Amino acid sequence: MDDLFELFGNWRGPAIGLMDLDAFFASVEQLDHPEWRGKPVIVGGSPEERGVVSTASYEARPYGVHSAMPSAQAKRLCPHAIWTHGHFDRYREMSAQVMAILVDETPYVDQVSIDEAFFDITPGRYARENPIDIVRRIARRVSELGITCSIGLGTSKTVAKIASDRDKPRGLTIVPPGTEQSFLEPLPVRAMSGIGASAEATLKRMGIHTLGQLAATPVARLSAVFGVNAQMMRDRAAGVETSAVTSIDAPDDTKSVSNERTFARDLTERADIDAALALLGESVGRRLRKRGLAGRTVTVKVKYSYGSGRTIQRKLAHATDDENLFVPVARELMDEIWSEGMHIRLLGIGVSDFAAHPDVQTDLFCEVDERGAVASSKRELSVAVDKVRERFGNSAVSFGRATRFGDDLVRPDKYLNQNKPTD
DNA sequence: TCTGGGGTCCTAGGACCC
DNA sequence: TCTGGGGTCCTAGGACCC
Repeated sequence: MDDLFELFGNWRGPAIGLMDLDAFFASVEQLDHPEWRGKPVIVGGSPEERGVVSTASYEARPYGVHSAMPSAQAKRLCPHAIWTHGHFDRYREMSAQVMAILVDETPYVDQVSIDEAFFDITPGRYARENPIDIVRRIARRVSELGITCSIGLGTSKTVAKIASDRDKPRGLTIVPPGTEQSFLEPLPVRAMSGIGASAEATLKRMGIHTLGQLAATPVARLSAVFGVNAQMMRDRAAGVETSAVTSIDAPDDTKSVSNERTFARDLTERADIDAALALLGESVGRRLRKRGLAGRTVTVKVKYSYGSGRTIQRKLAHATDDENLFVPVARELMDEIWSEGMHIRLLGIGVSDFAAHPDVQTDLFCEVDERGAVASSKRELSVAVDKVRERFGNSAVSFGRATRFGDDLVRPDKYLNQNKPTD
């Protein structure tokens, strides 16, 4: 690693990292239960209740146990494992501590899940320090919390993400600038996020097996597989993507809140179904209110015992966060997809299509000199920032939250992030 | 003793309006 | 009398992620 430092002490181009916490849920359990350390621990649903494995500790993995595996199967493979349903508030708390470390190193942190985040440590964008020094320090600071992480570092999100997977746990994989292509070329297409089983099968039929082949395929051919994202997917495979890491301080851009449950025994009685809808709805309502969200669309999801499923949704006249209003709608929707004699394995209820109070809206705001742009989502904001930069050059860009009262935009007193000019 | 529980995004068809 | 097409909204379904 010291050789790397010598060689790449002068990092060229973007420096994007992806930090992934190792066996996160299981590691937190082992931290909180010292007697579980060194033993196979499985966080997930119980084998008797159609559960699946959420996370298996590294001690359980040699038995073949892994995430998303049916718990019954995991139980067969590793009968002596310690099981727990998990403590999600605790995981969220630990996650927040980890994210705070990242934000302390750079404001450009894009949390993608409870245990993963991209961060941009391009020299000069925020700090000027060598990126390799920074990722080493991040790994050390995370380990001081009692859990560990793996980090990938490269010049794009795609490269960083794949690199982070190379060496786990406690890995640090660096793909130096200029070596992206040789790193990506031989990898199977499935290695890139966004390509799942379905796209993989289609690509295989087209004779495309590796990222190198994907990068060499005309966009027009790829459109059949990726639709509007064909160009972007090709760029990612070629290691030339330009997708930026935005700030962790972007407002909550949650699009939906839902709750679903698979029942240990199928529901067959309408009264049980209505009771389940009420319970699921109550939790959705509580979470909506906690986050200050109100939605206009109610969705009901079912899976029948014979495997197939349906979703049905309805738009309301007004946004609501009150289960007393949206659960009755869910019951009406149930009437359309359930009739006497049907066995229901899974039931879900969701609220989406959020609307703010019409007169008070919190928006993202970005500004270059005196000229600003407003956006209602992170995605929109990054487009807006790019447009502003295109017009005015890469001068001082700041962004944060602004609140709109009717037509008046009230800008924040203090911007959350400052990107000072680097030239 | 097969397959959870959160989410995001895209597509496609029909209704409706101009 | 016959025949548009574009745009937007709504809905259902599916791929994909961790």
